[in-house]
Amino acid sequence: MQIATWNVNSIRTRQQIVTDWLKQNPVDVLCLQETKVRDEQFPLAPFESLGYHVYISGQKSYNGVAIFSKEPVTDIIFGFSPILGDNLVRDFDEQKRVISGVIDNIRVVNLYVPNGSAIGSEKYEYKLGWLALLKQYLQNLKENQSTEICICGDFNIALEDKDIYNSKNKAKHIMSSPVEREVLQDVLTVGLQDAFRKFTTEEGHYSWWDYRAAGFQRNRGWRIDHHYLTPKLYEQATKCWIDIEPRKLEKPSDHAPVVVEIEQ
Amino acid sequence: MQIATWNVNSIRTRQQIVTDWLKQNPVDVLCLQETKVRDEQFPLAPFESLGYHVYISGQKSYNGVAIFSKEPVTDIIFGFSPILGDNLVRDFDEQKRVISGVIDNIRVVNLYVPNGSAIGSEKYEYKLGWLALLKQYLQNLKENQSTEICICGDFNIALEDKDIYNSKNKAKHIMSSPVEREVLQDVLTVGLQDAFRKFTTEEGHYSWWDYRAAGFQRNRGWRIDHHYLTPKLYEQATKCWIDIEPRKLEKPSDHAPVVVEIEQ
DNA sequence: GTGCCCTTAG
DNA sequence: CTAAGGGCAC
Repeated sequence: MQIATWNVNSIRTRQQIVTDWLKQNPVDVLCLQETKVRDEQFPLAPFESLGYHVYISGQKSYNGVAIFSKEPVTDIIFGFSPILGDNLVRDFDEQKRVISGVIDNIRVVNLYVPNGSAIGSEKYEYKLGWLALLKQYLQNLKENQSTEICICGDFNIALEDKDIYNSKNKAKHIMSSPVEREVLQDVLTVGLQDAFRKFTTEEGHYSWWDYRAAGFQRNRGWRIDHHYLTPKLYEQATKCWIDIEPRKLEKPSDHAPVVVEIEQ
Repeated sequence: MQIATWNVNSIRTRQQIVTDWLKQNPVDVLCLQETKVRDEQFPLAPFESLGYHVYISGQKSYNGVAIFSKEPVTDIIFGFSPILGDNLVRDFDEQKRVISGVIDNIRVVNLYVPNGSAIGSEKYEYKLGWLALLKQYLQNLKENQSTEICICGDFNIALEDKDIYNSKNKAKHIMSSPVEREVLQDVLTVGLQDAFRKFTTEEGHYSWWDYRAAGFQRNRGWRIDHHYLTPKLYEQATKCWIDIEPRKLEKPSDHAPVVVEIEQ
């Protein structure tokens, strides 16, 4: 089973690139982030035509997540509040950043972690608060569900210096500050491991390159799109790779898709 | 000699369509309207590469006119004020709607007549005032210059009912109201005749179709892009036609080019 | 419907 | 640099 994650930066603008990629890479599950479209306007047909069931949680302009799956997905959960309770997280769920469901006895959790803008900003505090909620959400899932868990998506955090093209000033940069890394590491203590690092330990593998300053041409990238797996799945993982080909096309997303293969 | 007029509705967006058309239709002169770009940002190179001298008078977002010519153009005049005097028309020249120059002893006057929005509106009054100035401008040119004159461009007026797909309610519609027609007819009394109507008298020939309500597919068009010629040129005109092919392409302008051929 | 500006966001 | 939305114009 192959599960891919891809921040597409607008599914409407990227429709052709995504369908082309799925024809070449018929993954079982594709988790999308930054779909940037209201549910009524989501282009379902091109993906359903390829044999996918489509599950969406969108909003206009910003954020938005979706799951495409060859098999029907069961027990879909939209946002944090069905697990953590309306009162606590209603405000957080206004931004559509979380969708999850069960496929083949794996709970796939698709995440678009807040970017955080700049260290110390209001958006940064939102990011840290959001990650704290994520930990609670995952703990609850682990305690109350019998499935293995695969969380994936755009984490907007590079955990190690080798995940960044140039680690100068990393401590002051959003996505690589010590506090962000600690908070994400703390989330992972619920029992999750980085699938990519099971197979590849060297530096220089990236999933995101800034549109600005010709980031891709100069390979100034970051590895911020991840799959984290519970122990049994981690054992079963046979491959994990970043496909930079779609990043080379005309009008690409700034992110590349990342795929994990699991042999059950 | 062939002189074309084309409202391109943004030269940056239409660059490919215009260069493709010029390769197929290497007219001597192309008069453009609604270039919608500041002079510093005008894409000169693609047109100069095709052998054209380029003369521009643009502004951001709205209006903007240009002349492309195989031969160098002499005695370029920007706007009304060089002819009518700064005091009278400085305000009118803030909108870039007029550029003219002499090619092969013909003064070509390229016009983007104000649309007028709705009858009775402030923009409508501006349109009528602008046309009154145009008459003075043309009278002055006729009195003080020895060349023949070809005025062309987007007039935003259909002079006759047969120039409109459906003349119902024409009297209440901008671009076909009696007052607009009278004012344009009055401009033409300086001594100008409609080149297109020298050759084609029947109804159903249009140069503009609204993007809205599938105007082109239903052929709900208007003939509002014209060439008007002084008597000698009118005699020398051998052809005048509207080329609707570019209107059929992807992402077209809402206007088609119109070409007049003059045998000197 | 289409295009451009400006703003917000990344 | 890229994308979206709201506003304006046509």
